[in-house]
This record gives sequence, C-alpha cells and structure tokens, in this order.
Amino acid sequence: MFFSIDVQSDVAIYLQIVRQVKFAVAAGKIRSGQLLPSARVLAGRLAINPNTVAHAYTQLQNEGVIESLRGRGMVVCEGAAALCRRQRDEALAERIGESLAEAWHAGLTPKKIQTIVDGHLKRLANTPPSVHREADDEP
Amino acid sequence: MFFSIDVQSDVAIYLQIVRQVKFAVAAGKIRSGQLLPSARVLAGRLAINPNTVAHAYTQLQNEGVIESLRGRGMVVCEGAAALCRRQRDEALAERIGESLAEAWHAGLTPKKIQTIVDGHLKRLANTPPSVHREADDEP
Amino acid sequence: MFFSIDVQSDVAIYLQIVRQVKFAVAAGKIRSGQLLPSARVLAGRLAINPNTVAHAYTQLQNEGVIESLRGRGMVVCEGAAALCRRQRDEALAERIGESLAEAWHAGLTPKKIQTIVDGHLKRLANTPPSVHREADDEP
Amino acid sequence: MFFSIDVQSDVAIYLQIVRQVKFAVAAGKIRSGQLLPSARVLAGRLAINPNTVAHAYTQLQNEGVIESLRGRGMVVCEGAAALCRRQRDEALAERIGESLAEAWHAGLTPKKIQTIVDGHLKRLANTPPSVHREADDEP
DNA sequence: GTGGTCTAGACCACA
DNA sequence: GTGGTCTAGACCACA
Repeated sequence: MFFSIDVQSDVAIYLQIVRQVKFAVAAGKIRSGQLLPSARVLAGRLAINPNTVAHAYTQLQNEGVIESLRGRGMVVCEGAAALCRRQRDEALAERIGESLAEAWHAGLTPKKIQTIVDGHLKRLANTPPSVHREADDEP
Repeated sequence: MFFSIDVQSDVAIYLQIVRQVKFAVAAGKIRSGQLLPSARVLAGRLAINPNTVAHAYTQLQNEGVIESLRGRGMVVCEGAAALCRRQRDEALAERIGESLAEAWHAGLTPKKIQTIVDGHLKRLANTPPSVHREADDEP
Repeated sequence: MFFSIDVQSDVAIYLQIVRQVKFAVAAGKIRSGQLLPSARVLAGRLAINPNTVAHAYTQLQNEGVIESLRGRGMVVCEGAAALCRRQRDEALAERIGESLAEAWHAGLTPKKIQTIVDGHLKRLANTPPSVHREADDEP
Repeated sequence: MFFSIDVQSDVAIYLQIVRQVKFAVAAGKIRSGQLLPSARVLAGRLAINPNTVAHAYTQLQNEGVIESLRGRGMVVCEGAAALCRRQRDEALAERIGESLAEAWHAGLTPKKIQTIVDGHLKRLANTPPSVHREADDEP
C-alpha cells in the first residue's frame, strides 16, 4: 500500500524498496512486529519480479530492520524504528552535505547557494510532506 | 593538467571525465577553440585506457561541448562555456533541490533542514573551493 | 528478423543498425514498448560483435528511440514511431534536396535534372519497395 | 580563388578539393594547360595542411585530370574537361538515384517523392547556380 | 601524430 | 538471462 517504484529511475528497484521500507518504518507507518507483504504479493502489486523484492528483503534482513518468521513472513524488528530514523537522518544530512559541497567546489558563492536553498525550501513549504511530521523528529 | 579521476568511485570513469571537462569549460579553465589533450595522452596521464577517454569525448561531442577536427583532435565548441555553465548550475540546483525535497518528504521540519544546511555551509566556508570563484557567477 | 548489414559498406555497422531500427520503428514494424533483441542475440544473428550492437543501442538510447529496462533489455519508447518517421522523412527529403542542389550548382538545367529524376523513378517503379507502403505516409 | 572547404564537414578535406577541382574543370573555370596553385600556396589560402592539398593533387594526377610539369607545377591535362564533365554527370545522376531509391525503399510513394523533388527544384530555380550554365551540357 | 571503428573478452549489478 | 563499463589491441582514413 505504501510503495511506489519507478522502473525508469537509475536507482535499482530493490534499493527503492529498501529505502521506502526504511522510511516507512522511520515514519512509524510500519510498526515493530508488523508483517510485511510477502515478496510474491508485493511483487504482484508493483508488477515487478519477485526475486527483486526478495533481494530487497534480504538486504533489510541483513541490516536488522526486518526478520523472517519461518512460515509466517517478514516482520519489522524490535527497535527498527529508531535504527531507521537514525539511518534516514544520517543519509539525508549526508546527501544535503554532498550537494552543497558540490556547489561550493564548483565555485558558487555561499550567498548564491543560500539563495538556491531558500528558493527550494519556500517552494517545499507549499507542498504537503509525504508523511506526518513527528514531534520526536525534532532534536 | 586539470583532471583527476577516482577509480574507486561508483561513478563511471568516463562520466567523471565528462563532468570535469564540462566544469572546467564552465569555469573558463578551458576556452572555446582550445584543443583537448588527445585521448591517448589523457589516458596516459590518468593511467586509464584510451578507449575510456574516447568514450567520454564522444559523449561530450554528442552534447555539443566539443567537436572533432579530423586528424587534429577535439576542440571546445563556440558557446560551450555558456552551455556548460547553464548545465552545471541547473545540475547543482537540481541536486540541492532533490536532497532538500527528500528531507522534507521524510518529515524533517524546515527548521531542522535549515540547521543541517547551515552546519554544512559553515564547515565548507573553511574549505578552499576547487576553482576560482567568478564574479559573473553572481546573479 | 528485420536486420541485414553490409560489412563491406563504408557506412559503419553500428550506424547501419541505428538506421535500420529507426526505419523499422518508423514503418511500424517494431512498436512502442516492444523489446528489441538483446545485443548478444542480435550480434549472433548478424555474426558481429555484441559491442557493436551495444554501440548502436546506446546511440538509439541517446536519441530517445529506445530505453533500457534494467536487467530486461531495450524497449522502444513511447512516441518513437512519430519521432522516427519525422527523422526519416526529413533525412530523405534532405538527401534528395542535397543531390538536386548539387546538380543545380554544377550547372545542370532543371529540364536535364527532371529527366534524370524521371528515369530513376521509372526504373524504381518496377522494383518492389523494401517495406509496405503506409497510407498515413501520404500527406 | 575558386575553392572553399568546410573543415566541419564529414567529407575529407582532400576529397573536397578533388571534387572542386574536377567541377571547376568540368565547368570550364579552369582550362587545359592552366597551372593550378602550388600545394603550398593553396594550403596557405585555405589555412590547411599542405600535405592535404598534395594528397588531393596526387589523386587528381592518378585520375588523369592534372599532370605535373617538373619544376613548374601541376597543369590541367588535355581532355580533362570532357573527362570531368562525364565523371561529374555520372556522379550527380548516381547520387540523385541513390537518394530517390532510398526514399522509395523506405516506403514513400512516387507521388510523394515527386512532390519533394518539385519543391526542391522550385526553390532552386530562384537561386543562381554557382557556375554559368553551358549549352554543351545539354544532350 | 589524430579520432573512428571494430573485435574480444572481462566483471559488475540487476531481474 | 540483461545492459553498463572497462581493458587491450587492431586497422583505418586523415592531417
């Protein structure tokens, strides 16, 4: 129900799934103990290859986000929310940092960079975020 | 003299070259009509295969940044500086926008995002940029 | 099933493939969404190197005729038929125009040029065209 | 004085020279016994490499259009006008034939092809040809 | 010397 | 299985 994948994207499909599961867990949309849809079901829903979903689930398993309950399916681990939130915030901060560093090293002035940032933030402020904002996201 | 590639990077070598040539042209480090080092020479300098450099040059040719003078080499096209500057600025702004949008849609507040941005900019301000900053980069 | 290449020709093999794919798409012999034969398969069929086919496919991709579905193959883009038809018609008209202009500037009279054209068309009329003629090719 | 070359063209420079000399001889702009500019002089005038001009002259010599007078230079052969005119007319007719055949095999109808031809001829009729039209060009 | 083309074969991520 | 990337090395026309 939560996932949408873009087969055109240059990001591998299995990574899009990994990412969306983590973000959903971080945002509390999927809670600890909750069952994920089976690889076959999710694959059917997204019209992709079941192996691709299985690949994503394996990676999530290796990272300790989900675990397999034999015969039942994959459930979200205890503590996964905190883990995913931490990972998500680090990833987001890192990507922002990279994009700013790139602009900086290309020679754009801090003023111009801040102008670009402000423009984007203003535009985003008029857009509803995809997930509910949570108070505990704040430091 | 300008190029440095990172074979470890997950960005293809030929794309690193494409990008660095464009940025060098945008920054005025290579000017219209100027000959690029031949594929063989540049390959030798970077310790990579000449075909990889040729691949990068072909892409730059397709994008209208350079053109081949038969038997003489590849020269920077007339108007390439403006083209590269535009592409570079668009790419930088887009990447910043994407990273901010990602954070926004993940539920981070504008305040938190701005805090992350400020932290990065402060850190960068103590780092020399890779290229000279140009006045005409300013709006 | 459609392609035939001439290794003797002074036109590069990969360009012969590019051209034939475009013409096949323009003629409706390959439709949007349809998978092209994989580089390896087509190479085997044409008894050439897979890299040469890949080169052709890359060029078709750059021109927006086909796109790659990761791990699945290359499919004809939406709208490629119109694009290829337009390109084909422009290319044909341009080549005819060039050949006529050349004759004109060499000093041949319009009457003599028309005589040459008529002779060729008469001869061609007795030759079956390579593709079915389509009604919508008519203005 | 007659020649103009296009370094961007995909036709080799030496072939552009060969062609222009032949066409000039065919059109009577250069007559039998007349000296061509030396390779060095022509190269200087066209801002190209003398080797390239020499390459063109060698080809013209092999085809019997010009001959070298030791110490004097290259002169147009006796009978070169007829030879060049014949070659020119054959080449022009062949190129027209190829362009028409290409359109034919792509599936364009004779009517559409004739329409394209008429359009081009009408446009050309309003353009002065590069050379004087000669009565003896007519059959 | 230059780029353009082609072959042969490798390894990779991905589906 | 698929395409993407890279290496290595060949031969060509051209300047």
